Amino acid sequence: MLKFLVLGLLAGEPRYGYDLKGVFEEFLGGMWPLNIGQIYTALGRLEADGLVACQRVVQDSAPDRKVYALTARGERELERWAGEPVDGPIRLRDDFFLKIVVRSRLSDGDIRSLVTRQRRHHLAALADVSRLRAEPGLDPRTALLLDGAALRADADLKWLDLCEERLKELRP
Amino acid sequence: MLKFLVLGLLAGEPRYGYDLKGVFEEFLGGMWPLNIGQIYTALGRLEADGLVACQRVVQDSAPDRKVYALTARGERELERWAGEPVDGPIRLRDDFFLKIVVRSRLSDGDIRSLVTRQRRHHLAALADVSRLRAEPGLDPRTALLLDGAALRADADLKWLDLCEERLKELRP
DNA sequence: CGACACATGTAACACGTTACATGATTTG
DNA sequence: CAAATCATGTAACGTGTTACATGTGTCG
Repeated sequence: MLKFLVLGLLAGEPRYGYDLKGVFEEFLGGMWPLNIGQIYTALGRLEADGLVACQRVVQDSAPDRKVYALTARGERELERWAGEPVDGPIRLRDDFFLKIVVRSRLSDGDIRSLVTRQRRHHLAALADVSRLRAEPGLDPRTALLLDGAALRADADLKWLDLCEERLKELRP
Repeated sequence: MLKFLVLGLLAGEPRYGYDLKGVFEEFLGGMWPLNIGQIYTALGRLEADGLVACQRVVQDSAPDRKVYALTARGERELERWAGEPVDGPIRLRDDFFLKIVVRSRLSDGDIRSLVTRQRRHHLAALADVSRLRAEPGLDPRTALLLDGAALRADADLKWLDLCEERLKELRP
């Protein structure tokens, strides 16, 4: 996945690792915490797979850069991936769902507090999203992403309400 | 994650691997395709970490079973995990978002068809969820899960609409 | 001088996932 | 007898993730 994100960011304009970090942060600003090392491991693996190729750019008065670009195979692969809809069932394999449902099996009935805290967390995250969203000069794609995040957050908050209701019914 | 699901299913009643498979399927019915091997690898890793312990149960006229139960540490670990809210920003690290946004960077403008196909996929998934949801004798927790999946699917469908609108604005 | 941004990487671990191997028992 | 179900497992791969190592240039 990160793999394809990197491929996507490389599409069109070749970049070096550290540069990708900048683009990445601007693009997803904090919504996906990332260790810079990950970019280099991803690039290394992509290179090993022949999806990108690098060229060393020597600079006087600055450390060398290794500039990566998509290969033909890389382009095809990106095209293929980006053209297929996400398949498979709606992901229930998600910490968010799993935790609360597993918790509801743990007899001690302390779910309500988890639901409450989780709601607080989600509201905070939603606030973050709104703050980012309000920033001027936002890339329209980033804006789309953030709107998506907000829609999901709304859905998850609704679900938390549902959880509370249901649990009240089960153990009044 | 699968790790904690297994831990959660083991809570209270000890079970053997193949049994877990059954519980798992009943509990998440198809919403999380799972290879039986994964359960054994998960159990093995949990045992190595000292979170579960197994006991061989010899049976006449049937293959032996290895029955796993939580250890004290396993219980603590499960309790801890299940009691903490999911942290971190709302997940933009999701194929669903990433694909469409990356696709929108790929200049050829063929996003509309992806959006359309993705919507079809989602509607189909939603139909699956409804079908499962309508089944009689459903575990209330499973029902909750499915309702969550439906809420997310709704959100994602709204987002697809948004994508279409925005793209129309960008390239009319 | 010290802190910080620039720049690159490696080793190792954790985990999901698949493909494969093995064998007993039940049922058509 | 053959097929399905019951039952257990291993080797290996792909990937996310972290922690660590290393060095240069710039600015206060």
